Amino acid sequence: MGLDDRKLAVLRAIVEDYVATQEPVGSKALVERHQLGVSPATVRNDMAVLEEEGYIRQPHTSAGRVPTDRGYRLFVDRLSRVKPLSPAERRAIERFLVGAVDLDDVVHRTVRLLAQLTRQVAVVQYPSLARSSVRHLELVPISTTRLMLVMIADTGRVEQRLVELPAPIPADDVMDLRRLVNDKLGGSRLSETPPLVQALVEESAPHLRGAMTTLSTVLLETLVERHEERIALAGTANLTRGGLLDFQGSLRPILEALEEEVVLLKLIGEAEPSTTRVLIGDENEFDNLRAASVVSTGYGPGATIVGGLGVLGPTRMDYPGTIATVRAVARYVGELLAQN
Amino acid sequence: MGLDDRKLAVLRAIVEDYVATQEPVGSKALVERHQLGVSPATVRNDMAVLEEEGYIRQPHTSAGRVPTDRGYRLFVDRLSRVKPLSPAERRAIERFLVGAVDLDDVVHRTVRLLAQLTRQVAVVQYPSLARSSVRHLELVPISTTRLMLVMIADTGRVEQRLVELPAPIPADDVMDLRRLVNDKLGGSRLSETPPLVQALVEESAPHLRGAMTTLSTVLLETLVERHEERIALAGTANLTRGGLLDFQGSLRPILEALEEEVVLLKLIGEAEPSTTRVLIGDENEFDNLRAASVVSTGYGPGATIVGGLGVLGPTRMDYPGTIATVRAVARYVGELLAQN
DNA sequence: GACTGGCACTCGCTACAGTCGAGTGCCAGA
DNA sequence: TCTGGCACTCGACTGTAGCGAGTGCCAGTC
Repeated sequence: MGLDDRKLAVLRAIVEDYVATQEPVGSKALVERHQLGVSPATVRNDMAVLEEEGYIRQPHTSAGRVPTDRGYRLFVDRLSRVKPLSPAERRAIERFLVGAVDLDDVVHRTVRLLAQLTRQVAVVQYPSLARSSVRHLELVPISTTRLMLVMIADTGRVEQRLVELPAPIPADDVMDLRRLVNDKLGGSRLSETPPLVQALVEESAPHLRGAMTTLSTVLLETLVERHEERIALAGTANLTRGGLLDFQGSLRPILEALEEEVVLLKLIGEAEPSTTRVLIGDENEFDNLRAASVVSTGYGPGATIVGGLGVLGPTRMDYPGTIATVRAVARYVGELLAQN
Repeated sequence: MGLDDRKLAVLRAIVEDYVATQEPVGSKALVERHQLGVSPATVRNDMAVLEEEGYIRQPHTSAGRVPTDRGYRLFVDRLSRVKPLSPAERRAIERFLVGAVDLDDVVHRTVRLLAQLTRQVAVVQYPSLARSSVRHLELVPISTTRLMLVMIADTGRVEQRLVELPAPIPADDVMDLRRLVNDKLGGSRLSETPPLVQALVEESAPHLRGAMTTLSTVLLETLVERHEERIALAGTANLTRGGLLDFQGSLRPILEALEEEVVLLKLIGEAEPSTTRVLIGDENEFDNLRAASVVSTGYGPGATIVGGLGVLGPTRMDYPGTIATVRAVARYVGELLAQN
């Protein structure tokens, strides 16, 4: 039952060769390319065991072996060491990220960088509002019954919503409202605002009550409760790399999944501190993505995490390299955010 | 040389059949499916002429005919009538667009709607800042040397930039700055602001001069000059419709083009009033898109145009239907914007 | 002069048979 | 426990043949 060291070495060799060549690998080629110190026949025996255990499989009887999802999993967990980045990559990251003026800018540069370095589809979640604090709330009168609510978060995110007031409101009252919401909510985490917003309505002066009520509704509904996550995507053209071999011939399901914000958030938005999450093939809960793997991690200034980022590619991907890149980029982005 | 009515009818029939079946159409099938009133042999003669003139071609000697880009062009220009929308489509549009709370919301709903109705890739440009007026400029202090500049345009767009000041600035001065920029720039079109911004610096009091200078730089550089266009995309999964027949087997170039904001802007951002632009195949200036067609138009409240929208699909597309849908959606969006 | 029916021809598609070779599983022997 | 040898499997490739959709051309008809 147990896999001895040599069997593991064989598995590692199979994964590495298959990732490199994209072709089923046979016993003879294996001993030629790796110093396993044994003959093809021995390797064949090991392969038979590995296949029985579900780590590799044969596409057809007279072909070489291909890793299964389970095989990749074992490889990632026990057989691979994270590749250090090349100096060139390191430089690319730095060059790409300095000069970003803006949160939008940072996110866009990051996602393109990730796509370029990993040659896969990159996904970056904007800093989550739920994990941000309110830095400032601004109310700009659009008309007598309309306000533009602009929220600036400490992560640099800026969100705006139109507020339709139940009745016209004088300019002085707008100023009062602005002062009130800033006094009460400024500095607090968005996830903790609901009771504060509630209190805000109850404590506000009668003539402000109506406006404050709708304002609070907008605040709660649109900013806090849901839908407030944003996501940037890049590198979809990389899906066509490797011809039609990856993704079992159809990009359809993948492209569909990438259009669903909810799916993407699930993939990269559930990061835990200092972990890199790797989802391989059918470990994925979305059927559309059973032919793909996702490498993701969280990022944020210092030790806190404000969002997730990652890449999606074929199960046949260079895990060590990808993991290293994703981590490095996340770290750089975190440093960048910390400077603000 | 001239094409008589029957030859045009033959071309129309070929286009319609090919769009519907995606298979080269032969003379016999043609007379069976359309009431042309002549025999296959006659149709063949007409086809020979059409081929000589470059409107159709044979994929291989013993196959039926397929329209060329030039053939589609003739079809669109002279042979097709814009299909009226079905009531169901009309309803879908209305249902989709009511309830949008936000410019972001409007744009996102629109792009998804377009993708869904046309079953193609949809592109929507946010209202162009160059065609917007300043409604309000807000300056929010982030630290003593940093301001967040928030600009709200009359089209509903909200843009923000971080302004790094050369020296710390007291709160009172921020208020002065805010008043100054709003007085000077409020209501003016963004394309006309540069001289105003210039004047602003020259006229400002000495103690504000430094801050105003950097502020004006940011204003000019990032908001007016360039890069300020935003774009939303949806329906890329539709590219896989029709198997690998469309786009000559490779989605690669298309996906690459769709990642380039500049390209997309060129495609849909140069709308002229009340025109629907159709670019067919190699009429497109981007090599990557020679296998695709683009249908686009401008939209805006009333008669003015503030942005463009459109769809991209295979040259083999239902032009009449697509044109009708694009126009209808643009009109609805315009009405929606006019309400604000 | 325009249209039509007929006919020979082209050529991609499919099916089928045969060959090749990479790769396997198994077994006897070291 | 490993190794060399051997028979076997089966996909990939090649060549051949038949089919049929579709064409171009031509002589005949209205």
